[in-house]
Amino acid sequence: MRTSHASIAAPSSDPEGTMETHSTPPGGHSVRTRSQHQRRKRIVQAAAALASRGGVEAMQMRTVAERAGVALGTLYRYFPSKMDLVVAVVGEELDLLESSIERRPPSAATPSSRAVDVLMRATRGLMREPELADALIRSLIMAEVQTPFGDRMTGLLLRVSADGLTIDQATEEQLDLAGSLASVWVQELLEMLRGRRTYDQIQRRIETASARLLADV
Amino acid sequence: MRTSHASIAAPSSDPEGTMETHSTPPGGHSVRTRSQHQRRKRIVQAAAALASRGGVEAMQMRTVAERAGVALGTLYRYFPSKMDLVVAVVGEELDLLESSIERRPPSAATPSSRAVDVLMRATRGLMREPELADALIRSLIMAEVQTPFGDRMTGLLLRVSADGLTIDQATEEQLDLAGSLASVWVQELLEMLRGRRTYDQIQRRIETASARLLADV
DNA sequence: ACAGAGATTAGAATGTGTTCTAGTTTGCCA
DNA sequence: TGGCAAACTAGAACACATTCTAATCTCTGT
Repeated sequence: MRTSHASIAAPSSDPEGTMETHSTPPGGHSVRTRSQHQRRKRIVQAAAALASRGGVEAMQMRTVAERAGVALGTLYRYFPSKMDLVVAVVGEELDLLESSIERRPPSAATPSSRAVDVLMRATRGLMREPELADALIRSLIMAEVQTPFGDRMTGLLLRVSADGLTIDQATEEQLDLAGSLASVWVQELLEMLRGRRTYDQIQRRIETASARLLADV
Repeated sequence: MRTSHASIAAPSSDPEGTMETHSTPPGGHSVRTRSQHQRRKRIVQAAAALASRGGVEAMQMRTVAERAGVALGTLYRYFPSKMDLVVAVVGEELDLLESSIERRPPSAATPSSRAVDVLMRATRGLMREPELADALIRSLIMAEVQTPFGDRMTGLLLRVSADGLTIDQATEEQLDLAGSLASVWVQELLEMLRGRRTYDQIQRRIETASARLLADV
């Protein structure tokens, strides 16, 4: 069977977290009991484990439910769609990157090279689990939700390149430039996962783009 | 039903058209009889028509087959997966853009603004059929194949900004820069389709990026 | 301790991409 | 003209995301 039956669709949006429905949605930003938290965590872990072996395809909802020890219905109560689950997995990855950056902030001299540092660090992190990375990035690009890889990475880039600048403080132009660099990175990563770029090529390209885009940020 | 059942998977690769299987694959680069050509065209048209109303979701393989007046099996003989069909539809769109550019080449003075011209022209073209655009771009980003929106657009940008330069003649750096600009554009387009950017924002962002990236190409 | 609300479960059902089967039609060539 | 290979067709079959159902469990307030 050469085929991929896997489906990637948009996650159930509700862009602004409005619309708190009748019942208590365990995934929502409402209070979560310890056991709910545990359950949610188990699910995400099971999902990540499956995805890192075999990508999204291996991460079948039935299988995830099974591995996490919950019923399919429960899985769907926590994550209304497969995309939502993928997004959650990505969140974890990004948390990892951010804490890595806190522990060991990029120390290069220019804004541009600090940005390169962050992006290449993220790249290496993702390369460790290529299947997972592939699944996550593809899925996220598709997602209707706030795309962590776009927005959070833009924020990170601003922070390291303009020394602590936050998204709210940045000028339009700074946002544009950091955002553009993030776009380039995402696309390059995708190309790498497709086998159409080597790590070195990515690095060169990121460096070139960063040097131009963040020259004077 | 708020859900999207639609599947977007990778198109059946065979990246270099190698592996000419036993039978004559109508999709391949082999000779095509007139009737096969007609049939293929009818299929792509039917697919595009469906996608422009309702996106990929509306473009169901059964429906496409029906509208094109072929059996489901035949559809799958021409396009081994839904992705392949989507890619074919995109090809048509890009042909359109390229011929538009031939008819009326961008006349701005600087390489950077000629590039902006091309990108914004493409943007407007895609905006005319947002559903179709959404379907196409999302799908293409996922595709394992040579991504038309990346590579062909990069080629186009080089051509207009460095006056007739082709991909083969370009230096690595030129390729990097034009490629990065194409990446930015693709991502911006996606954001627009998600409703997170206006046309004006895109234009500003493209202009900013282009000015930096293509300043001296 | 008990009632009621919400959470959970097992499993059936549905929808759509993809594959498979068996038979029919078409085009070509000896 | 007869026959064969490839193309085509209708439709069944299969896989997996998602939804639905009915029953059971768990907690919380009284």
